[in-house]
Amino acid sequence: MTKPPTRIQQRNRAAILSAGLDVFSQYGFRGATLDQIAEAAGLSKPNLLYYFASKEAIHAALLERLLETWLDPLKALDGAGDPIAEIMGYAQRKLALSRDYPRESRLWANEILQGAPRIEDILRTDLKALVDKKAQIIKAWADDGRIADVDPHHLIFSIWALTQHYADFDVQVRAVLGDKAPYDGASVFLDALYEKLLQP
Amino acid sequence: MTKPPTRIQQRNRAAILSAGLDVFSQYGFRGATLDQIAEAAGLSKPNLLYYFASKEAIHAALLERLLETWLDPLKALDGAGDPIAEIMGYAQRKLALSRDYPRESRLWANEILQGAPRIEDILRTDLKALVDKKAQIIKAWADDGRIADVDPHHLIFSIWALTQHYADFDVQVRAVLGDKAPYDGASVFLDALYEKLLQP
DNA sequence: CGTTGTTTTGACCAGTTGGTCAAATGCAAG
DNA sequence: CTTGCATTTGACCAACTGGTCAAAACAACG
Repeated sequence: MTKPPTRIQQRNRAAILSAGLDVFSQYGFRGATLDQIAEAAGLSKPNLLYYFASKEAIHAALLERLLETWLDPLKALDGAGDPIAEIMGYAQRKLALSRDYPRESRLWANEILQGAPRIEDILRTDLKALVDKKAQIIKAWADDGRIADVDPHHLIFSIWALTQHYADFDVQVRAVLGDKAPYDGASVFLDALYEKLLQP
Repeated sequence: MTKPPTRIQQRNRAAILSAGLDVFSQYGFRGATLDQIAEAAGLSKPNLLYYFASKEAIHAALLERLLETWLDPLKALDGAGDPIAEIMGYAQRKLALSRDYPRESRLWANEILQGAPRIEDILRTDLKALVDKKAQIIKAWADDGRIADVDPHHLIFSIWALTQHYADFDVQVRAVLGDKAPYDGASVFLDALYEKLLQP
């Protein structure tokens, strides 16, 4: 039987994961170094490796944690709800995720950019299955004339693209916007966009 | 006066830039190695460095070339044209760029993800100025009631996000779509989206 | 052909990388 | 306060990193 983690273990594992998230999300797996992560976590490198077996292990732990939270908002899209409100709600939830968890968004982006070597299987199976299921719901809404007839897959892609852009391209968005805060305007824009797009 | 490049120089410099684009666009600056680039270019590492002074120099040459072509489509947005056609045309041009130059799109994405250390100045000056100028045109159209009243900056962001998504997240898009080709559906979807969004 | 400039290469280097290990330190329960 | 386990560390390693250099191979032109 596995022993319960001590307080020190909890604290240090959490510090490592947070530091790893910082570094991996900015530099990608290859570009990140254990020394960077160790420094960010306030630990020595051998001490890092006391808590995680390898660089891979830290990265894997982060990806696993990410997968859970990342797909949840889509899972919550409810076929029994009001179509337009459901889709707009999903977009807003995803936007909030970008605002509140930008590092996670960038970790995902980096992983996909590098060809998703570690999660391609999951994309092809779990993610595809989930998206296909929700796409069917959306298609049914369109067939019933409750929303406009748009390609459900590309509709979902559009929500991902539009919301993650604000996290992944944060520095560009802020450079262009100057002082203005991005997320309020983005939220308003998204609402208007999907309202008009989906009106039957 | 500088001598004209020999045929060998042209060929090898081109091979190096193409190889560098492959590697940098996938792994980012830090994650890319000269050995990788040399191998992809079919040259030895010292031979690489005969043509480019350093890793930085290859990357800088790529970024410079990218900046030109990357901002062109937006520059072509014409205040004298038909508003909705102009904006839809820009979106389509940008989508074609994603389709035809996905490596360039990913190079850009990687650079921004890593905090844009090498181009932040340009974002703050050139890019911001260009976007502000075009945003004014769009705002004028909205003020004249020729298009719906949407935030011009977020409208431009939406075009960037929606089009670049297909290049940057290519592997995810294809994993979810299965066999279906992404770009035809994307093109139709974009047209419908901006048509409906912008209708006054 | 020989000479001159261009291109390519093998050997090398110092710094960094992910990772190991034995020994030292800290700590909590009896 | 001691015993046993959890934690931390310094020293170390082999592989890889970006980069250098002198010498070799090649190309071109008279």
